[in-house]
Amino acid sequence: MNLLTRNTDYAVRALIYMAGKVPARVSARDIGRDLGLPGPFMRKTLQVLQKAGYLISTKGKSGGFELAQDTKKIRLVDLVTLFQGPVSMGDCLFKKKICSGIKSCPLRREILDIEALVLERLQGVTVASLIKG
Amino acid sequence: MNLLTRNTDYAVRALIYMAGKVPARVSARDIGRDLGLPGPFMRKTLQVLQKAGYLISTKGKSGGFELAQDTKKIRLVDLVTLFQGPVSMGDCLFKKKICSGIKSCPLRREILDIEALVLERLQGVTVASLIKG
DNA sequence: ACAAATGATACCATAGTGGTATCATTCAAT
DNA sequence: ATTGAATGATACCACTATGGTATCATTTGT
Ligand code: FES
Ligand code: FES
Repeated sequence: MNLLTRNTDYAVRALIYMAGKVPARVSARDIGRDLGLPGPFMRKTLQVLQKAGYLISTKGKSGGFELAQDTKKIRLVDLVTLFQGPVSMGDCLFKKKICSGIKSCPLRREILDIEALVLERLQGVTVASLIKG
Repeated sequence: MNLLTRNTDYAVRALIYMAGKVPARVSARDIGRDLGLPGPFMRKTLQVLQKAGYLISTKGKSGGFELAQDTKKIRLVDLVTLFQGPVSMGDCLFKKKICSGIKSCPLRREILDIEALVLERLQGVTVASLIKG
């Protein structure tokens, strides 16, 4: 059972890395090297972050990525959503209609409760709070 | 993101079904039919429950499965563990050593906190409580 | 011109999940 | 004794998600 995929984890680590970097602009290759992660995959991940507005990218020689937002505004829950889709712990149970015949099932309610707990927790975490912690 | 797999869900539903059944002994085929689930897969699931001691099985004609324990003693967390392995939300992060170089990482702590929350919640749920709820 | 970087895809390998099929064994009913 | 219905134990298959690589085009500083 995974709360975070590697994608999300790499993104968080890259963002933390970039937050403490001067000058701000870094290449995917460099981040990969410094964090010990596969460069090409790092790059794909950063491109997703760029499209989502978290990073600014610059092409060409001496190009790279830099933070586009205050790390206080980047919430963990949004990163999870970006890379893994909406946080819903009953995907296979409800969306795929396993329980279609059973209305107001107690197990369903139990799972939705837990989901709410997790969500609440994730919403309180930002990249900035991770750095500080 | 899935908290429960179908395996686990099927198991819970079968156990709830069996709790209200007289006579107690039921065949996998019958459970599958009544719950609208694939019979062979149901059977495989029940065999796991049997091996784990939750069910008693009887071979031969007019054989089948019946509950071996009080439903109050069957905890959801144990079923999840049985079918999906230990509840640990950082599987890919820690077991697979993504973060080997980073000690006392704040993200790790955050995830472990959430895991503890979920675990606590799951431990309070039994098959009996699901029926009552 | 050239090298270094991103943009955008396409591709591949692996593992997990959901599900079926088979064969052996047991046991009740006839 | 024979037969049918059930489990025990595996082996097998299909599908999907994930992690990761490769390619080609485009941009840009030197
Ligand atoms: S029966 Fe599966 S969640 Fe309700
Ligand atoms: S850097 Fe990934 S959990 Fe710590």
